[in-house]
Amino acid sequence: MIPSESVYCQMKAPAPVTPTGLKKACSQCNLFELCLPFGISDSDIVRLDELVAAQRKVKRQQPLYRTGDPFEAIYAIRTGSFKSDVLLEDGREQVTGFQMTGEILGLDGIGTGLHSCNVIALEDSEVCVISYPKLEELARVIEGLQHQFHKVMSCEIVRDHSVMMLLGSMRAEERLAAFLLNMSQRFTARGFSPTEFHLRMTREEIGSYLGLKLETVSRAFSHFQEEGLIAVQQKHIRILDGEGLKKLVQHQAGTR
Amino acid sequence: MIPSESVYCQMKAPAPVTPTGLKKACSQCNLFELCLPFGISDSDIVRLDELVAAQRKVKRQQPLYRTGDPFEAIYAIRTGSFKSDVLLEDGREQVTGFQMTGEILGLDGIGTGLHSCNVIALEDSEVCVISYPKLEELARVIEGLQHQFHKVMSCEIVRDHSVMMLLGSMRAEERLAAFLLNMSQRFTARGFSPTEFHLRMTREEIGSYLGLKLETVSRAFSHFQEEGLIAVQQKHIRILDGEGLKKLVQHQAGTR
DNA sequence: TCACAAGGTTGATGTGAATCAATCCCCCTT
DNA sequence: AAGGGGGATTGATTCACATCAACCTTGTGA
Repeated sequence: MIPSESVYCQMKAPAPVTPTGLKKACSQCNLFELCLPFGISDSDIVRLDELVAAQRKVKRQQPLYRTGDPFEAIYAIRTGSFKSDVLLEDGREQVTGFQMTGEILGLDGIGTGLHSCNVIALEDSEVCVISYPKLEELARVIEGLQHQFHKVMSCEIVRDHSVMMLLGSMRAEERLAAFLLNMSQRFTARGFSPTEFHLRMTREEIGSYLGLKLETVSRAFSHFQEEGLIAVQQKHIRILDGEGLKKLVQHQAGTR
Repeated sequence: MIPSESVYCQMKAPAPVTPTGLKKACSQCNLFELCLPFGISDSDIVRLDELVAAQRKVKRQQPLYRTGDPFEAIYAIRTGSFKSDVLLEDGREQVTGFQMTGEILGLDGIGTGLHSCNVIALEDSEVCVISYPKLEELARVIEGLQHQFHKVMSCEIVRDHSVMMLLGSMRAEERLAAFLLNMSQRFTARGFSPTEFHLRMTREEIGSYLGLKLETVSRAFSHFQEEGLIAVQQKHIRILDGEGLKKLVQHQAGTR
């Protein structure tokens, strides 16, 4: 049984993010509890600093990488957010995920040596570039890094299974409710309000992710608002009745 | 762009499986090209034999593990096949995958230490039990094992993304066509006929995997048969026009 | 300040797949 | 060989979401 909010798997307790500035090293990074270095001992963590080959800025709407690009590194999000998607030859797009600070991008490339999806910045963003050969090397010696990396990949698999459940077995409003609860949980983990946040993606992108058309997403938002579950104003969301949303996810009031 | 058949990511050339019998060790196993030891040098491969703590038989319909079970090991399928699924509290089931010989099970457990899905044998089957702590340990020393393990996890992520595409963006007959092509490809990789095979799962399980009802699956099979694309007799499938199926996946004859 | 464009909302209508329901078929057991 | 049961097929009907279309809102740049 998976609770609705577990679409992304959480490995840590919430950690408020103090916006102290732009330290470069993992050992100084306020995101480390959400990121790859989590669980690594203090004595080892300084050795991680050599892991981050560079930081890279990606402008809104620009790709971090594209399908077919050679795989060389994975990326940890420092600031901003991204979407990943897969395209079919006839132009159909499937958004496979939205990623926030501390999350790891690029894992799709390891298997074949080529990236198998596109990753696009939803806003001006910055990532840490983690050389994959270097990561493999360090994972062999640093206690915990190997394990944490495996955890990150495993969590991605579990997350993907939850999305399959969502796409394969839930109706439109259940999907959107699960999506909102998931976003809420992830904002919370980053020290933001659980009940009030700003969505970085369009209705169309949400729809693509949830296997719905943008009109359906819009209607579901409106309906939730009528029911007093949320307050929507464009991309700004306020959750008024989180429990109500949770009930919606689980059985849609006993229907079906 | 992903071709339809890449729902499972293939890391190797087809390898005919000679049914020589039940050697226990990886170094002797005829599946190794499909499995975790792939890509590991001859000198190292004998060291893998200590990896497999035990073999375990699982009877048809019996679970290999269930949601919530503590994670201790991953499993490589020696004989038989499995399905994995996720259950919602109201009883809805989503099949997240079907697994065949050489494929790895249990990766969902690493992240949280608990398994997050059920894995059920579709027929009497046998798996190699790979102790996870042992795997981590050996991955640190054996050139290639670490990398191959990462590849396996990455391929699982890529596969999951293809399923999302399927569930989120394709119509019923496209989904079934993609499913059949994928099965065909995987049977081929195991030395079986690309055009004629026996499905181990029910229409309902196929439907759950594809986000469809069993009646819809049945109708789609019948329709493919009318169109001369396949010949179906219960679980026995013969592909008559693979190209036709591929065209179906990509644009449903230009529709939409 | 205005105008435009992109994104979002809302309504009317169409349709693909779900649902409900009635057999049918095959395999398994006795 | 007969009986039973799970799985599969097929048909009639319903319904959730897609599609088509009009309009609104907000942010942006001249």
